[in-house]
Amino acid sequence: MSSGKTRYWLMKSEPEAFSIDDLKRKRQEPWDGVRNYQARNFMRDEMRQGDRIFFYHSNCATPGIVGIAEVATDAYPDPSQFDPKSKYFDPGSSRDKPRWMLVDVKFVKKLKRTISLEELKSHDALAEMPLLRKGNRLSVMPVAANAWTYILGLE
DNA sequence: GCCAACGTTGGC
DNA sequence: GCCAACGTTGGC
Repeated sequence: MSSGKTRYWLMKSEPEAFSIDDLKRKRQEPWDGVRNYQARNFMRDEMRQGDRIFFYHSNCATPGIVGIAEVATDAYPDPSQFDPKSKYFDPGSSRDKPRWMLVDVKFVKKLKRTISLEELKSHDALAEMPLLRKGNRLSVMPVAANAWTYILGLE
């Protein structure tokens, strides 16, 4: 699984909490607050600097892909897990054995338009995307290279 | 705001 | 290790 090839990802964010415009303004941000082991494992074990990311807005009027970002760092411990004042504080974690890892994400561009979840669902070619699988709630997930190319073609 | 689908927790 | 209860996600 660790070839030198660029891989593709989709990362969800609620725009009220952190939107593609927020990332554009800040240029680069730690993707903190992920508290799901599968999502963590993708960041910790499989992401490489330079991997491309679809930035997805969830839990909003028109959920969908709104932009492109890039993995900017290797994985490192999510600082918010050590901060008792953070809502992401995890008393079960320690600096010696951090439970939660993250990567920094760098802004690349906004899409000209939102490619909505509804639109993605309408394409049979994308039916195998983890995003579209019933009941999937992962906030960080892989995107197959052919799906990445296909979706870019929709823009 | 509702609720289905999951993930996590904790009693046993 | 089972599983009910609970919490969260996220579309609608």
